[in-house]
Order: sequence, then C-alpha cells, then structure tokens
Amino acid sequence: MTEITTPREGAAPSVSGGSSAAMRVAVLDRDSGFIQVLSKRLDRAGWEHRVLASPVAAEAVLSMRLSALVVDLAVLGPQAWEWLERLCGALPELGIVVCTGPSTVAQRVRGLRLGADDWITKPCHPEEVIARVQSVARRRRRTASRSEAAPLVAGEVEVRSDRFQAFVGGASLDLTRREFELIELLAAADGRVLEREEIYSRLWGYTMVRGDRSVDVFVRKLRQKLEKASPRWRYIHTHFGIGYRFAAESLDAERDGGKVPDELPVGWGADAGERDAGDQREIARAQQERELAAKPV
Amino acid sequence: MTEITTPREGAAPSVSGGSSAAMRVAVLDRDSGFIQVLSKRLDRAGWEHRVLASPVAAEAVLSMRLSALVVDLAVLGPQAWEWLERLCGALPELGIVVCTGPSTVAQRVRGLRLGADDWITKPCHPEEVIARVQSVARRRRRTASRSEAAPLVAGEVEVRSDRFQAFVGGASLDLTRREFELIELLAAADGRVLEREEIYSRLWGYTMVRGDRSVDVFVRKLRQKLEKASPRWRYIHTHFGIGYRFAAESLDAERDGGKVPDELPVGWGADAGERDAGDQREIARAQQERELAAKPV
DNA sequence: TTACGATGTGAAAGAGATGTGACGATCGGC
DNA sequence: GCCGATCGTCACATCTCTTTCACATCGTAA
Repeated sequence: MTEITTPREGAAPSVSGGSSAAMRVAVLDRDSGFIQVLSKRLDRAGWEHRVLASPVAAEAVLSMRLSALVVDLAVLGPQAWEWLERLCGALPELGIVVCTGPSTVAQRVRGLRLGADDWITKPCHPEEVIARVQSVARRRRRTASRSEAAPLVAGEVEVRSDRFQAFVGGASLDLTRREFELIELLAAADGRVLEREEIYSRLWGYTMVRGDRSVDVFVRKLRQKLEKASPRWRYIHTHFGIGYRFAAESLDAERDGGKVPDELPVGWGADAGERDAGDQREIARAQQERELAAKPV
Repeated sequence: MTEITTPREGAAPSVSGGSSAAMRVAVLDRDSGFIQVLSKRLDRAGWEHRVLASPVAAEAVLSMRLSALVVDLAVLGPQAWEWLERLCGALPELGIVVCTGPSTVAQRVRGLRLGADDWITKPCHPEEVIARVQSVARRRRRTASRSEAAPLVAGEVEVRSDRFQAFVGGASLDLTRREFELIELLAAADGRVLEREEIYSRLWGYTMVRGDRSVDVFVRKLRQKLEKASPRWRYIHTHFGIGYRFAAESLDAERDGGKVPDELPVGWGADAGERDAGDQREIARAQQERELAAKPV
C-alpha cells in the first residue's frame, strides 16, 4: 500500500470544504527520502496531504478536492506528457507543480505549456516546494473565485457562486456552506444522476464509509428549503439505489407530467430510474474501480 | 524614465497560446544582454513588451495593463523585498515573475511568500522565461483591479478612497488604516462574499494561518463604528464558514426585508486607460500617500 | 405478501466558528 | 522617556452547523 493519508484527527477535514484555511496537497512520487522529508514539512505546515505512488485518473483527483498536486514525472514513465496534458485539460482549476530530476529547457517549456503551473528541479529544498505550491494555490484561488460568473438557473432557483447562496425570486434560501456546495454540485451536473459516493467524495473530499447518511441528510435539508421557497416545483429527485438528480419540474402539471424543457440528460442513459439490477451492479463495479484507482495498492 | 516600448502592431500572436488576446509584459532589468535576447524572443512570440530600468509605482504598473511583470531583484537593491511586497499587495491580480541571479532557498521562499508567482534563476533560457510567464498569466483573469474613481456608496455610508475614510452624512467614521482598507475591500466587492482567506491575504499581504482571528476582530471594530454612525442599517453580513459580505440593508423593514437595491458604483468598470492625465496624477498621489502611510519609517 | 435494505425524517449533541471585551506590544509624536 | 493610537492576540461567551442516532417509510427481491 503506497498511500499515506494524513487526516490529522484534530485538524479534521471537517471544515476543509471549499477553500477554507487548510491546504490539501497530493504528492505523486516514489522517492521515499524526498517524500519523507516533504511530508514532515507539510505536517508542520498543517497541510493535509496524501502520497500517491502511481498515476490516478482525473476523476479520482477531482474527488480529493486538492489545492495542488506535486508530481515527479519520473513516476509516469514514457506516458508522462500524455498524462500531464490529459490531467491539465480535465482539471484546469487544479494547481500542478512538477518536481522532478534534471531536465532540459525544452522539457520544462513543454511541461509548462501543457498546463503545469510550476516546475521545480530536484534536488530541491522542501520549503521551496511548499512556497511554490502556495504561490500556485494563491493564484488558482484568485481566478477560481471569479470564474464562476454565470449563475446556474433551474426552475425558480438561481445558484450564485459568487455569493455562496441560492435564490428564489431574489430571496436567499439561507443555505449553509455544505448545503450550498451540494446544490451547486447537483445543479452543475445538469440533469445527470450523481451517485451518493460521488457526491460524498466531491463534497467531503474522501471516500464515503458504508452507512454514512450525511448526503441524505443534506438532501433533505436542501429539499426543505427549496420546498419552502418554491413550493410549486420539485428539484431533487431520488434514484433508488444510486443517488440523486437535480432537475426543475413544475407541479402545475397541465400536460405530460409537468416536466419542463430542462434539457434532457444526454448520454446518461435515458433515465437512471429505469435501470435494472444489472445496471446497479455495473455502477457498483465502476465505483469500486474508481476507488481502486484512487487508492492504488 | 528609461523606457523602451515595442508595440509591434501587426505582430502575430503565434505562440500566445492560452489566452487569445495578446500578452503584455514588462521587464524590469538592467542586464542588457539578457534584455536583448529576451526581447527578441518576445518579439517572435508576438507579445507586446516594454523594458523598465528602474522601479515604478504600483499605479504606473497598473496603467500599463500588463499580463505579467518580469523583474530582476538586483535592480531594486536593498529595497527589493519592500518593493515586492508593496507591489504584490497593491496589484494582487498582476502576475509577477522574479528572474534574478543566484539566490538562496530562503530568498526564493521569501519572494514567493511575499506574492511573487514564480522565481527563475539566471542564467536561464528565454524560452523558459516565456513559458513560465505564460503559465502565470494563464492563471490570471483580469488585471484591471482598482480604479479609484467614484466614491462607493451603500446605504448611508460613503467610502472615499481619496481620503482614506468613510463618511455618514458628512461625518467621518474615524476609521484607522486597517479598518479603512477593510471597508474599502468589502465595499468594492459589491455584494460578493469574500472569504476570510482572501480578505486576509489582500489586507495583510500574506497567507492566513489557521486560527488567526484578525479579520474577525477588524470586522467587529468596523461594525461598531458603522453601528454607531448609522444605527438603522446593517452593512457587514457574516457567511458562516466562509467569510463576509458587504451590503447595505435597512432595518426599517417596511417591506420585503428592507433590502435596498444598493446603487451601483457607476464608473467602476471604467478602464484605467481611459483616464486623463489629471486623474492619473491624482491617483498616483493618493497611492503615494498610502504607501507612506503603510510603511512609516 | 413478506422481509430486507435503502431512504426520509426529526431531534439531540458535539465540534467548530464567530462575537466580544480586554490586554500587551509596537510605533510615532511630543 | 512619556503618551496616545493602533494593531494583533488571547480567553471566554455564544451561536451555527455538522454529524449521528433512532425510527418511520418506501422500494425491491424472494
């Protein structure tokens, strides 16, 4: 098992949501000496961090809710450039710091062009790594906060990222942080069904343990507030055995069930609700694969 | 001023990649060899650029509307750190790449902590400089940050940048420097929620450590003075787990909550480039005052 | 239909975050 | 050197949110 997670009991990931105080960093490297030294410094800095020994899928990285990823290209082998490009393309918001052995100017230029945010040459001082990661994260945060300019709208609800809040007819729903993150995630999925596990890992940043009801509870809280503010609409739909789907549906059903033009879930199977057991098994398997990818043995 | 402009009207933005718009870069350096080589490359890349031989004021930099600034700290002499800190504080949106001679880890860390986005050690290849500048600029969104033209008004309060003070009905709130900076920052955000982190880094210039309560304390001080001067209004709203939002809300709630369409500070979007010389001089003076106030010897 | 697991619901408690008052340190002016 | 102003930290009070639990309800498979 090549993974060292550092939850740091007290400094819990509890508040780590969004972009609060704590930094979350993943290090993709196999140089045990370097890892050890860096980990110690990261600990001292109070940053949450995990070490990965092999490349992971973009999706897995996404669910880690990282501030930045430090990577030694040597770990990736000949696939390095391809992997880097793919990751940068998939996660433009993620800060990526390459920290690898001696390289040519051409290599560094290539890496930076592909989307890396910084390139540090080993051997290097861990303090400098931290400073550069911080610099990258600082920049990333500045842009991220403004990029979400366009509010999401569905039915009577408007989700505004710049205010960390959702509105109905101009009135705030008074969502808490988690509630807002949830509605933002669901609304952004725009009609797709999101599995519980995915919701959980995207919001909490780590893998959901069996039996955890947090997602359900927050869905309920959201539903309550939505119902109160916009009684004639239904927004969050349960897909038994799978998860939830966000779509505005009017209850003023004059015709065909009151559904609203709200774009049909393209690609995601006509309707997850119509899935059979086979589907569910398939989903479970996919999830398992994903976790394996995230936690390489 | 020792300045050489190189507009190159028709230059093809061949490599300008990332953003389609042409890049604007300034180089603050005196190493003629380096400048010459770099300029050639910048030309070839189709980037607009200018060379500066001596430090300039933040406002002057602002008016250049740069994507990034490349600077050799050697030019700045012993004032380097101070200058860097001031510039980063004043123009958080500007990409700053330090490109200077041999340095210690501690120096690099310090520079990055103060707000530099990257640090390149000379001698270096111009192509790498370009790649790193591009990487930095990729993360940048808009350079235009401050145009201190119109006073900000919300509810009964008027924030006047030119006087470093806020007023209610013509009476000064007697804000201290930090208090003023805070209310200015909040008011300028105009309704957006600002995270503690962001507030801290914009006001103090460096990253907030976990558990720091400075922001809260100054919010309280501001609230006290606002409350005293304008009791029938609420201005600073807490967003639990996130930060604060500035918006004038009347307590004389006759209707829908007493909210007020708090008038938009017209002219805020006004482009710095469209200002006349008089304005700029005024701004420069104000900035100078601020700097003097900020760094009392 | 029945049994079982998944989901909905309400409440309570604990963990954290924020509000608040006061204190000591620092700095500039006198 | 003394004094006032400002700043940043601390301890304590208060409040909100999160999480967990127990139980009700619902959907699915046997």
